Amino acid sequence: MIEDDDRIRRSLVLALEDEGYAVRGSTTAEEGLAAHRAEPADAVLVDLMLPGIDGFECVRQLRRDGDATIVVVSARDDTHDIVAALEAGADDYLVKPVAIKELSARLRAVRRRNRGGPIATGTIVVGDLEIRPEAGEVRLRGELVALTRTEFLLLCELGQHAGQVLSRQQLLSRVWEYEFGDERLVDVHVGRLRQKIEDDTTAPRRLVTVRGLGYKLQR
Amino acid sequence: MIEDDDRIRRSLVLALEDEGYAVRGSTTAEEGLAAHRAEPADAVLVDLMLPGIDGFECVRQLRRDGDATIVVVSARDDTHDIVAALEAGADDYLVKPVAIKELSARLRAVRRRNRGGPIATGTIVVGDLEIRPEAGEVRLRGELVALTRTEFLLLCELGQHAGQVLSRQQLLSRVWEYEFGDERLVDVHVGRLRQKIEDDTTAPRRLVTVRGLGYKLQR
DNA sequence: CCGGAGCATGACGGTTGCGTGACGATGCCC
DNA sequence: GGGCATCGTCACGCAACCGTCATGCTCCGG
Repeated sequence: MIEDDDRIRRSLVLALEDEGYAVRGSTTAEEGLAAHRAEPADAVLVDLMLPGIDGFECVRQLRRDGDATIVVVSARDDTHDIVAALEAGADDYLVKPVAIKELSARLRAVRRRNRGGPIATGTIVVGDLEIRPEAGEVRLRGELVALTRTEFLLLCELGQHAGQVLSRQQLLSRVWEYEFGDERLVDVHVGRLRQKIEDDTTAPRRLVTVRGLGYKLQR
Repeated sequence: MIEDDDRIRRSLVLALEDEGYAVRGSTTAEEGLAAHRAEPADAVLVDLMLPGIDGFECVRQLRRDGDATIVVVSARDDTHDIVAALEAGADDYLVKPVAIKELSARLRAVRRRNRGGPIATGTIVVGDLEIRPEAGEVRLRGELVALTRTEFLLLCELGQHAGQVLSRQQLLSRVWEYEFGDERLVDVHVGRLRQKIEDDTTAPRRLVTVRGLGYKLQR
């Protein structure tokens, strides 16, 4: 929980702990982001009005770096703020004062959607593959693998959803930000990626193709 | 959208259409559920106070039958109602009067989580069968079963409605998106599926045919 | 016991989906 | 400006898959 008002933060932390959550508190976005990076939380509660980096920017960074659930808790009830926060990547938005039961229920609702989903981490470990999105490096059995930018982004996207099938469409839109385009493009880059991270290209163990559906990175 | 007040419903439908959504309106839960069953929507907006089946029950049924996004839009702002609706399976809850921009932003936020197709979330367990739509894999007694795309989609559809009979017509329209076609096609694929998930093809235990009605996946 | 409707199954051609190697365009560094 | 790395497009070939058909079986009512 990132909230600069001591009284509010303490009471919310206590109340959430009563509800069965394990909570860490931070007073600034910088502090909260660092804490989250060090040990990623399942969900992050963010106040909008913060000293330094403000809530919107904080949400944006959280969304860019991981897949944690993001819930904004703010005193501002202006539609414009709500829309902006959701657009920035927040999963839900509550107006203070919040009923703890509602907060808890909304957290559960939003995380239910997310179940089976990706675990937010600074470094994604999939078998003997380590992906460090921050550092921009990938290690296979501890050894650095030289990837191109596109290959790297592709692998990150697959890694963030390890175990899930991603369609070419999804990959195109998330890695290339093409809303439509030639799906064969994905094939080609998957092929190139395989040459670097698979031992036997003809029998992929890590980057598997699911015929008719797409590709997935094996957990 | 299920909303009994004509004025509110019409204005919301128009506003959402302006935002780029395709919307169908119903005035009762029964009507809305039937419409959704006939042609499932990506998301369902539900009012709480409805004649006949009320909003809570409606949410519960929607959640049980499918994976559509469910957003409750109600005049009631009581924490108890909000918690109850979310617990029943709603993904979000807005208090009337709603700002259309906020509704639209919340819809997008909630659907962002699981964009990318007709594949439902979660893992369906039916006896010793595990179906993981997201991972595109099926396990029988823990062991992976190699299915083709069509077999997989078919099994997902049956799994989502485990225990209930689905007619060939329904399967054709949901799996193949054929509104009419040769019903024998379903038979063939059911047969192929059986060869992979049944121990004794001549005496199916899991994928049962209900003579004259269709097929069902035994719970 | 018989006939018909409903269902199962095996075989077969056409199609689709995927992997790969080659090629030109582009941008970057020296 | 030349050399290099990377990117996107294309065409080709193989294998898997799909849908159709024909045949034969099973269940049920008369």
